[in-house]
Amino acid sequence: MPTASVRALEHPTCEEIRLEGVLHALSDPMRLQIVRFLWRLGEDEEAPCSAIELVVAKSTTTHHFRVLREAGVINQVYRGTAKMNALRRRDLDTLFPGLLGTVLAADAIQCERDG
Amino acid sequence: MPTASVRALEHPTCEEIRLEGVLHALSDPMRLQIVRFLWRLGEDEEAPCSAIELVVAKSTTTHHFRVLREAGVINQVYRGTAKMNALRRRDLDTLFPGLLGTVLAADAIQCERDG
DNA sequence: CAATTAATACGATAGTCTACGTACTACGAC
DNA sequence: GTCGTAGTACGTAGACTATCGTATTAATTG
Repeated sequence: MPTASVRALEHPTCEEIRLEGVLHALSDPMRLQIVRFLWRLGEDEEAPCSAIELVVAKSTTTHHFRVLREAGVINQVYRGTAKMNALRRRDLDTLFPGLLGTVLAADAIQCERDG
Repeated sequence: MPTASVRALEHPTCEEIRLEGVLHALSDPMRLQIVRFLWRLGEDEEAPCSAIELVVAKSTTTHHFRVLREAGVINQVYRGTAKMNALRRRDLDTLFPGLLGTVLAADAIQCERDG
C-alpha cells in the first residue's frame, strides 16, 4: 500500500487572518454547517469534503470550503484523491480566544431552538 | 423645554434574530467600528448616529446602521432630530451568551495588533 | 415662518456572493 | 492502460452589497 500523495494548498498565516473575514466565513448557514461538523470531530481530526452532506452542487461545496480556508478557519490538504479538512482550532484560539467556541455554542442554541 | 418627539422603528423580535445575520452584520469593518463605539458606552446608553466618525457619505452610514438594526444587534429610536442607537446587549446575551463580548474582545485584540 | 440639524429616500453604479452545469485533472484500484 | 472517485476550473446568471450624490423629510431653534 503506497503512501497517498500529499499536496499543499495556500493558507493565510496567523498574522493574515482577519476577524471580519472569519465572521464573514461563519455567517453562511452552509459554512456554519461545515464548521459544526468539523467541530464535532476530535481535536485535529480531519474529514474529506465528501463526508459532509450538503444539498448543493459539488462545485458550490468546493466554493464554501475555499471561503473557509481563505478566511483561516480551516486547514485543507490533499491526500490522494481526497482533500482533508480540519478546523484551525489552535490558531483561532490563540488569535481570538474563545471566539470559535462561543460561536459554535450559539449555533447549538439556535439549532436547538429551530428544532 | 418640550420633550423631544419619540418615533418607533421596526426591529426583529428575539425569536427572529438569526446567528448568521448577527455574524454577517459584524463582519464589516465599518459596522464593527460602530458596535465597538456603542460597546464602550455604559450599559443601555444611547448615542446618535452622528456621534461616530465614519469616513463615508451620510447615506452609507444610514445603510450600515440599518443592517445592524435589522440583524438585531442594535436598537434605534428617533428622539427629536436625532436617531439614538444602543446595543441590544441583554437580548443578544440571552440568545447567544457571551457572543458579543467574545467578538468585541477579539476585535480589541486585532485593533491592538494593527496598532 | 425661516433656518438649521439629523437623518432618510432614491437612483445609479461597480463589485461581490451563491449557485449552477459542464468539462477537466489527479489519484488509486483493477 | 482503463475505470471510478474526489474535487477543481470556468463561465454564467441572478441576487445582493457598498458606495456615492442629490433631493427630501422631520424636528428644534430663532
